[in-house]
Amino acid sequence: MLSASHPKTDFRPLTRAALPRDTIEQARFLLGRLVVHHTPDGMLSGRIVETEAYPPGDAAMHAYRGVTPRNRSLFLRHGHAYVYICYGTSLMLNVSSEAAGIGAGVLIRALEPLTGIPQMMQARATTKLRDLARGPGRLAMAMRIDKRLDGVDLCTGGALHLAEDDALPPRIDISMRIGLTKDAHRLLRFSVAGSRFVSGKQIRHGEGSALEPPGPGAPDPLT
DNA sequence: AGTGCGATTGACT
DNA sequence: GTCAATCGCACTA
Repeated sequence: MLSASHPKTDFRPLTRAALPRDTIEQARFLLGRLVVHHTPDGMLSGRIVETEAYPPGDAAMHAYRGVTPRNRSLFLRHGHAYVYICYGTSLMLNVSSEAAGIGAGVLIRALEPLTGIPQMMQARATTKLRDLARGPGRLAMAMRIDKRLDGVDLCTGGALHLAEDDALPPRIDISMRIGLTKDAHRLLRFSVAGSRFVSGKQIRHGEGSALEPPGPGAPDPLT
């Protein structure tokens, strides 16, 4: 019989045609979709519940000052992985989000674990389900994502890929991106309303709406 | 070749 | 709530 907690074993990979070629659209689109990683230890997967958009021209975006060895994956056609190390210890998973040659990406910040939960608990050295992939560094550790996956195509059914999900669309909360020192005021963080697997402090219910997305030039409420 | 700084996390008061 | 570990990389000289 079916239930909400019934573990899925068969996913429909996300095609590039279905993935928006626009950073902010993609950040919203990915909420509720899945990250799937086939490893020698089994299939690890989780539902995306939190993203951040780093669009072209954003001073906080890693490709802001052009191509470097680290950020080159951001310039790949939308749907490729950009994996980098932050603060010397934490790996971050991004999805490139614009046409080839345009640097931009969506940071995947948190997952609701679906399959491979015991393996995730082992990798994260905790049994707390809520903390397995709540935060970008934790997410990468739980999903066994490493720098070798930098630059891989997430839309061609490789070991690491994105997938569709049936439970769509979620209600979306909107807030400021976390941890930035540049362009921190922009409302480019998106999360599934009510999810317990979202990182950071919970924002007040009703502050964001899927019906009223803030454009890149949305008025800044803090200045 | 040297320097400064993070898209974080976990430990601690 | 506060705070420091940690190191790859971009930038300067």
